[in-house]
Amino acid sequence: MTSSIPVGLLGALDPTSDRAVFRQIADQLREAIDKGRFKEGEKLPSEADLVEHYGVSRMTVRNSFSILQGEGLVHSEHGRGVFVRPRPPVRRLASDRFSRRHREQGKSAFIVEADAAGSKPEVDSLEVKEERASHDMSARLGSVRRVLARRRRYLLDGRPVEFATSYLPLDLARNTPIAQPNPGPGGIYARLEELGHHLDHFDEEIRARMPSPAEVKTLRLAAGVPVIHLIRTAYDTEGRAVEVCDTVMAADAYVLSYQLPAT
Amino acid sequence: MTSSIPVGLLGALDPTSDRAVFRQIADQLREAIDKGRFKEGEKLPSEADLVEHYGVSRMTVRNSFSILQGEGLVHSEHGRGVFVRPRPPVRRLASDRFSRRHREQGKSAFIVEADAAGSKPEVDSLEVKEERASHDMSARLGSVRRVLARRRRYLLDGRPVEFATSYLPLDLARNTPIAQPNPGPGGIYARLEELGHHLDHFDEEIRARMPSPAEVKTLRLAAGVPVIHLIRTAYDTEGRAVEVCDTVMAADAYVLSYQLPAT
DNA sequence: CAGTGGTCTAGACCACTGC
DNA sequence: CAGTGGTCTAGACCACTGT
Repeated sequence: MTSSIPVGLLGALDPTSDRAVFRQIADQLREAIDKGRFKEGEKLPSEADLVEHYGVSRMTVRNSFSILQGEGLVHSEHGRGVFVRPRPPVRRLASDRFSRRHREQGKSAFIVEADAAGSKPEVDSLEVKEERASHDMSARLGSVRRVLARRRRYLLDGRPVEFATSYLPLDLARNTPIAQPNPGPGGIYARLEELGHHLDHFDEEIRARMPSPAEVKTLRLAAGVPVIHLIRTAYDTEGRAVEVCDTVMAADAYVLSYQLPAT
Repeated sequence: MTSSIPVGLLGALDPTSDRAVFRQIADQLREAIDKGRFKEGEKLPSEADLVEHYGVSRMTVRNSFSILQGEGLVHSEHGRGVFVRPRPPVRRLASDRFSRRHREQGKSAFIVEADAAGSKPEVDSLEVKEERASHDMSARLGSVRRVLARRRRYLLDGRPVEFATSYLPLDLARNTPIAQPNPGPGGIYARLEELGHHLDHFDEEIRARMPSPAEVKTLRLAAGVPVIHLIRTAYDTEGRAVEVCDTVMAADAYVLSYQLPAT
């Protein structure tokens, strides 16, 4: 059987090059993807095809794929093939997403926004429980010992995109609607204000890193997809930290956007 | 020769487990690192050690290392060994970093801040040239055809941490100090204001992803380190976009921080 | 020099997919 | 069933590091 790779899509190796063979193959595949010769979702030549085309061993080809996988360019499906990873639709988080006017609706911001974007939103694995505050959380909340933790996972069209935990000082949240699985319209920020904790501002800290194995599982992350780790602290008008929300997001599903005054 | 791996640091494989051998080895190494049994910067057992300890082939061990490398937990040095990747000091970018008071100093914000943090700052590969605007840049700057591009790379203690390009409409920047390699105290934002473009606000868009091969080279990134891609647009009081700054940062070197009003 | 990781081969058997 | 990727072996030779 002759090679099933169309001529011109992939070139030949340069035996005089210092560059390792598997890197050269990865380079050629990457270039072909970048130039659109293999499109999103399209299947790449099989390992056997490439073994034949380049005259190398299978491990060499697999090494090339593993580079591209680490770059987040392709993903493999057992028994099916290796595919160009499609760019999923991204969720844009604007810096006014917690403004009061957004809280005046019955549904949560996540649901409203996803509906508007034509995606099917879901929230699952809701857990609300009292815990000992971690060292870091205690520092952020002002030497609090015990906290109410609200954990939930967000999905769009069946795909998990975000996992978030809110921590609130226990003395503030216990025996309030905040301790209910569903805190009601406007979410916990609306409830906090009703309880007299008028929100003044939020601090957000943003990091990016590769996910832990647990995060890979929870967010069903493909290889080569980092996470955005966002830690938001909400302060009331008296300067007290009333909530810390720790959020891990699939980086390929988000664009964060902020507006800064130029004063 | 008996194994050089201290007993207790690493366990045995579970032959009844469905989990692939190389994943089990990676799990054990990861756990040992997480628990501090191997500390930052410390050398892991050599491939040969692990081959002997687990009774597997070398490729199996290398597969384990490659998992940990993808997670950003370890890095290898040819001829020396595989090491636990140290967490480098991070640069904190606050959302008030462009406030006018920060512009009143003679040095750039980067230099001032790094000095304060006790790091040695450098700026290199400065390039200033006129270019055709990319499609995206043209849209951001309001249908501009040609731009002035200012490219530079930032280093801390010899390590590249950030690569940034500023784009300005050519009609605005040509024949001004902004087109000089060194635009003077306060940087180009101070010059823009002197030219009558009073800054009103900035928009920042944040993404995280794995780096391209070019970015790996420019930022000398280790395996398993994502980049933060920040696109900032500066608007003057007339609502005109006067600059777009496209920045790629080594994610392990940064924490971004924003303050949002709760209005 | 010995010890380390980097690259590569040529197989083997397995598990999953889709016809 | 054939075709695909997933795992694993047992070698080989090379390039780099440090003594």
